[in-house]
Amino acid sequence: MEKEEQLKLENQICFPIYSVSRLITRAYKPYLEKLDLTYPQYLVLLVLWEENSLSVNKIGQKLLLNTNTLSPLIKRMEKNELLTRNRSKDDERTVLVSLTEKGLSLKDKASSIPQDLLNILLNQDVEFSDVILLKKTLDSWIDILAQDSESTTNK
Amino acid sequence: MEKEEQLKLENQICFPIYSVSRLITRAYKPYLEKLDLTYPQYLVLLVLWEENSLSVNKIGQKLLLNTNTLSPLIKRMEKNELLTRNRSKDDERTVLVSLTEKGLSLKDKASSIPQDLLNILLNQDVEFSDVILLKKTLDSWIDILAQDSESTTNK
DNA sequence: TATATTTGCATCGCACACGATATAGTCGTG
DNA sequence: CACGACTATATCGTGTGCGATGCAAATATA
Repeated sequence: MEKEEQLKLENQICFPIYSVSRLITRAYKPYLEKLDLTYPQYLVLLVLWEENSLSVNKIGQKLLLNTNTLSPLIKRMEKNELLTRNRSKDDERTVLVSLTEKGLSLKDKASSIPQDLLNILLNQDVEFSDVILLKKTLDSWIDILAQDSESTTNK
Repeated sequence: MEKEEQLKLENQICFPIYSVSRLITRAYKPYLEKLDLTYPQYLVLLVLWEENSLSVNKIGQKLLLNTNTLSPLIKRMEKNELLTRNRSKDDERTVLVSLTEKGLSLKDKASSIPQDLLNILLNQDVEFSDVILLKKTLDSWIDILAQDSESTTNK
């Protein structure tokens, strides 16, 4: 393909990913608003619902987010009484994040959200197999890109 | 799939899209820094390189961004002398955005970026056909999700 | 033509992302 | 034990995204 052609918006692979990401966050909004959550906050809860009491660092590893994003985010969630923050006794540098009753109780209310969102796509004739394939491709890209960006990140 | 299972991070489709989007922006950074551009600013230039002199509204339609995001972004670009903003004479409400010499000249310097980024993936054994397929799937999702969110947006 | 509605853009406030930097705690080595 | 290197978290500044709102110009409608 010509370089001229490659610069056209319609030929960029980066743009659809960027757009779909934002559109998905937008699609989540009405569901998450009912729980008084933002999308990144929901992601933190997803992680904690699987394993209560994780360090900020561990959460960051799972979500590929650095502490300069997570620290304020988690503090806002603490303010909303979704979780607690406690310095570890083993290592005073480590902050252990644990769910409160309230944070834990949201799990039930959120349990139907993934299916609801999936249905928006399936109702518009998207094949479930396409969703699976897409996820598989993206997961492999994460491995490549996360590894590639490790060196430049203040991890 | 059980609801319990669906709430696991590894089973979310939203998370890989969100992550890959951020990782791609991160991968662009070193290339765009050389041109003193951010990623969204680069997107605006992509649009203007195709068609100089567009209204803020038209740019927003192409990038799926609202004026509350675009207005300050475009003003920053004006400050960096990449473009000019002029009220249309036909319709005083409309602001026409046009490239400056400097903004136009960046096109050449940016021309190899898409291929450079693509190579990061291809060098890690990603098949080009997978890239094409992914783009095709995402493009169809954009149609679905953009339409779906039209009602809630302050367009 | 007067007025109500719509449209295009801008501003404000809040919540991310993230590079750069700071700080305190821990560890490794002499 | 001292001290330099490393680690975990936090803070700051800048630039998005976006809902809510404001405002002026254009358009529709009575």
